[in-house]
Amino acid sequence: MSESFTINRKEQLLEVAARLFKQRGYAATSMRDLAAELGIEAASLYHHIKSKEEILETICFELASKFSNAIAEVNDIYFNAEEKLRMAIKSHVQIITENTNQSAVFLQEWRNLSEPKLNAFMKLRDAYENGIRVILKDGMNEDVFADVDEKFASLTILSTVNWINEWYNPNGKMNAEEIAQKLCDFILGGLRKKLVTDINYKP
Amino acid sequence: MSESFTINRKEQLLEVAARLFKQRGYAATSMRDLAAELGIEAASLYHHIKSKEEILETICFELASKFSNAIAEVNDIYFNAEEKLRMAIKSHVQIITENTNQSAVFLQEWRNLSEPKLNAFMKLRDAYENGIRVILKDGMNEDVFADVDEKFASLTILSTVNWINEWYNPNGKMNAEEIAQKLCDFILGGLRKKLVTDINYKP
DNA sequence: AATTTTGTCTAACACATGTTAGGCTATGTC
DNA sequence: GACATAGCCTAACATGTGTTAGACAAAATT
Repeated sequence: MSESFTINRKEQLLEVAARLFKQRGYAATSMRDLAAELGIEAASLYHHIKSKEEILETICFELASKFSNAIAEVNDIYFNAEEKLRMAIKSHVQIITENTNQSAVFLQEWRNLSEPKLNAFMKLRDAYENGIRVILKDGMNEDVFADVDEKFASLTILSTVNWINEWYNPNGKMNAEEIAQKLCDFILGGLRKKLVTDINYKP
Repeated sequence: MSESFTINRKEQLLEVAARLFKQRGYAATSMRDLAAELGIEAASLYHHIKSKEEILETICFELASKFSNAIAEVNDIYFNAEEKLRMAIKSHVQIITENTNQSAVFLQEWRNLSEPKLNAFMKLRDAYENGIRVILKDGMNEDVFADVDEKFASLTILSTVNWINEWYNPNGKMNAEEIAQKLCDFILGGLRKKLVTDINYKP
């Protein structure tokens, strides 16, 4: 194929599959639906992929590795806990907004994986959550974060950053950067009105 | 039947269905799966229900009305915005923790509804979200809540309270009250360590 | 020019799907 | 005792499911 500007057909297949899986759900999307969307017959799909579940696996694990890389990078580059958290959130939001369909599959359809992939996937998720948890721990040691239950806090943070996938509109007025900014402010500052004497207030 | 202590079979059916829909997803749960779990044949289900989708509808709309009632009650009883928000969150957490299976269906499987029920459902969801939004608006007018984008904030709050369904364990150590308490603190206070000079600090 | 690769097709299989029709039996009601 | 109702059954149907086998044509490679 050498260098070609035509998108690899398999990638196109995965792209369309992610869109359909998001719209209709994995189980409710048939191979014939997918094929029709690509303008081919269902049997032709099997030239590119081994099985329906392989599609789901590919989508889920590709996104999982993006998340893994992102948090590893953040932990490498930054030292300050608040900065780490801000950048982790920013990366997270960026990945979601840049891969809306895949994200929906990653967040909701992974349950349809079967063993042993299911287990492997859950381990990756847990590892990621643990990455966030470590940042929180550091922040508490550094005395920049309030004393909270780390597990509870990490799950709550992840919930807010993941939920954007439910309402985010690529054509809306907020871009990834703005969303991340607002989310960080909310997570760090909370909703209640405060005097400007936060311990870390920077003018 | 007069008064009977045996659970209505239809209710039992709905209960089991909710559990299976949560575990395997609506589309991936067959009527034969459901029947087997009840110890009967698939055809026998149709003595109690009209169709598979009717089961989904019943579960979704029953929970929707619980949420609606809860927020209406909160708006009736309380006047202070912060108190309203706290109580709304508390009710919300209570409904989720008391109906874990139904909640999962309500939050994730509603997409499988078809028109016109789908539209009706989404309107109920929007109305609920709007209820939260009004509380936020009031709070900002009362100057107890920081000046935030209401839509953004309401969605973020809902995300955190809904996400508990992903990890909440009825046999875990935290009960609904404690979870609600922690969530409120997080949402109102945020993660960053603060001096005790919050404008509304109460010793 | 010969050959491999890539991408598609038709046809089909084995099985799962939601649902209907009609019959049987135990229980409760008049 | 007659009758209705509730709750289940077997049998079946029409359609949809993921997937395989094997053929054909265009494009790329040798």
